[in-house]
Amino acid sequence: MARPRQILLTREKIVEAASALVDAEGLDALSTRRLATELGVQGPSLYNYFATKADIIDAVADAVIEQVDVSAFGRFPWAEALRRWAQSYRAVLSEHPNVVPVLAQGPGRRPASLAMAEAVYGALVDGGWSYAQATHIGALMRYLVTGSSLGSFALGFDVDPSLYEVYPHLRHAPRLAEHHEAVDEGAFELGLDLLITGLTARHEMGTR
Amino acid sequence: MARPRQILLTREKIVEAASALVDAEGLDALSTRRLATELGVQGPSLYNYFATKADIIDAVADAVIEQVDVSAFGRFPWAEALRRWAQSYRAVLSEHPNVVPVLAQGPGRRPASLAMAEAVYGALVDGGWSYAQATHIGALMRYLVTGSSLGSFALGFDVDPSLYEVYPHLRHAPRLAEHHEAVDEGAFELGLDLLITGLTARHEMGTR
DNA sequence: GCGATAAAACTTACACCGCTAGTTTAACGG
DNA sequence: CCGTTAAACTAGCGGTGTAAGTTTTATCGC
Repeated sequence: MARPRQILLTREKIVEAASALVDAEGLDALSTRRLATELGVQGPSLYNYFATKADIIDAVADAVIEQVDVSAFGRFPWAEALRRWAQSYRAVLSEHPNVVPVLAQGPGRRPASLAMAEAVYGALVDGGWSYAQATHIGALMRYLVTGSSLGSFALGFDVDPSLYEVYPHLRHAPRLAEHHEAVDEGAFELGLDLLITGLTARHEMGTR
Repeated sequence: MARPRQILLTREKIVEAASALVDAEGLDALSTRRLATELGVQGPSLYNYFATKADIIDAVADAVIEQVDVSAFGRFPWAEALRRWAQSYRAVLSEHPNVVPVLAQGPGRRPASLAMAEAVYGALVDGGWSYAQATHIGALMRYLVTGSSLGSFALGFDVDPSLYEVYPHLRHAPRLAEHHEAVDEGAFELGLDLLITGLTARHEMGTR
């Protein structure tokens, strides 16, 4: 086969298949050959649509960010909007935990990331924060959301029971996988509450 | 050569060389062959000391955590100790940004991580927090420290200037690399302040 | 309608990867 | 002194990302 009558690939199809593969089997399962097979194609054909594998992963990550709901920034005061945005942000990331490591690292140069940043900074500046402060607040939210979505706590805290003798407090650490997810969620809720409460207080005090 | 008169490798030497390599050239530069070359040895020889490459990386990560100063937990009230610990934690991670992705993901099953967790949970519980709350607070601190140490903001926010027309607020985002580091540091300081202030208030209110 | 051009798949191949297996040789314990 | 253990080796497997060149089809200007 060469130059089939019906085109087999599009960027969209590739991103879709890559997302499904990463969601189902993790980032490590995403190889160009494997992805191509999934699409009924040979490995190098992907390079007609993406320059590198990293570009494919970037596109997958951007597709995730696209799902985050930023509409609250138009409809609510900055604090409430921030809360709703963060909650949507985390909800989306939690549905694609295998993509979170990518989002936690690369700076978002892609369209969806830029659009999200624009919405956040815009709303905060409109709300009376300086650009510098808006940047800090946005970064903080990213730490909180990505950190609690990495699922690193959920990856298990299975410890050799003999260690409880030398580390007595760890005996009380949550052990079941379900509990670990609850830890990440609880920490996120606590952090979100503390941050927004604190920011609101500072905002009112005019210590800005 | 086979079974040299003088032993060439130890676990310590391997971890040391691996750390140096990762610090200098990043995680991707760490291959078993490359690391072995650096040690004047052939690739597979490493497997006499570590079962897998992942184990080597784990050891590198643990060596980083080992440097975090947890001594404040014995010497200060929980809030002040938490602040000092977080600052040391971040200072150490910032010196080894290429290792942070590893620390952000895997749960710390290794000795130094366990010891650190034990110190944190112990101090918080002694300070009057429940185990559940201590877990949340510890997780929160981890999000803050790892997030702000990833250097993802510092990786550059170089944006096509034409995009400033469609994303006007981004024009004001910091652009120089030095500024990006300052963003991460500023966000960390702000977050730490907000979290500890908020936690102290809750602690005093007895809403625990 | 036809020839040139561009495009979308292909095959082949390179350099590198983590890791296994089996081999050599030096050091150590009885 | 001899057998065992251990620390290096070499060879090689199956996999990776991707570059290069090939084939075939569709598209467009004349």
